[in-house]
Amino acid sequence: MKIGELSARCGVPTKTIRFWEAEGLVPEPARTPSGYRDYDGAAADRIGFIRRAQAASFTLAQIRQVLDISDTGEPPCEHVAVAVTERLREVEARIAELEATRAHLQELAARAAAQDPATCEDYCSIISRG
Amino acid sequence: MKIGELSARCGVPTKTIRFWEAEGLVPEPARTPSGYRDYDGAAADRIGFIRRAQAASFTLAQIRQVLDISDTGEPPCEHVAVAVTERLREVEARIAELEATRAHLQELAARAAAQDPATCEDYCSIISRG
DNA sequence: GTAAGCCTTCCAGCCGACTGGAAGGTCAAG
DNA sequence: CTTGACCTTCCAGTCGGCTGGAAGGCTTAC
Repeated sequence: MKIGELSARCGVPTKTIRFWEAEGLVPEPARTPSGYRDYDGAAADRIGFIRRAQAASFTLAQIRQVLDISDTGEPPCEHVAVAVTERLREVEARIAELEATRAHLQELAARAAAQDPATCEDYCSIISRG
Repeated sequence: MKIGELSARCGVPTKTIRFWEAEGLVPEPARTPSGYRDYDGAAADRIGFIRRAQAASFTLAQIRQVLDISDTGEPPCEHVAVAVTERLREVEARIAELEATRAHLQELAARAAAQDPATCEDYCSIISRG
């Protein structure tokens, strides 16, 4: 399977597949005599794994770590379990931050609703009173 | 007031103040005969405004827009009110995404807890079945 | 006079994950 | 034989918001 077919099958641009290869996430495939990349079915599985891990908000560096461990033949699940817990904590922290931001914006929106634009002071009294 | 004093007063690095000036967020201040930036009190207000707007999750581009309008003498509040609403929608969308991610990770964590590492398949069955 | 600690400019790099484009090789159809 | 779709490599750029460093000038205290 050439890169275009793999790309179509996985829904991942060829550029991205080559990028992941350069980054060490996808192994270098066999080549046809003319130098084209020639993939087997395992490549599609691996790309699917990467996409699922990205969907779970893992960075490429974290995914590479898991793949590297799994490539040694060791079961990476324990490592993955730890990583999942870590990511969960990060995501929860980010949600908490954004909820604070949301509350802040809601307050600003309330001020804006209660405000006569003509009384605008400084740069903008909606934000200025911070 | 020289840039170091303004920096100390506002808690913003001198590098950042110069960067904001280059980006058009802070006007070019007067200069001392020796070429040092010489700020007045308004600069501190403006920097405070930028920090508060950043805290409300506005990008520098959005902040610049508001400042540009306010610099023309027009009250920017209506514009700001629109921007606040937009940002609120963006933040809520991002929270929704992250909550989906959190649910996903919680499911992965549950799988991990129920899993014998020895039965790891493919890359990692915690994620692979995703 | 000299040392410390400001200040100036400009250019480069960082993070993450691509994406665009140039310049060229290969292959199948008409 | 040519067209066009595919493939190759490599380098540069994108986004946002800084941050680091070099090379030099200014100010103040001792």
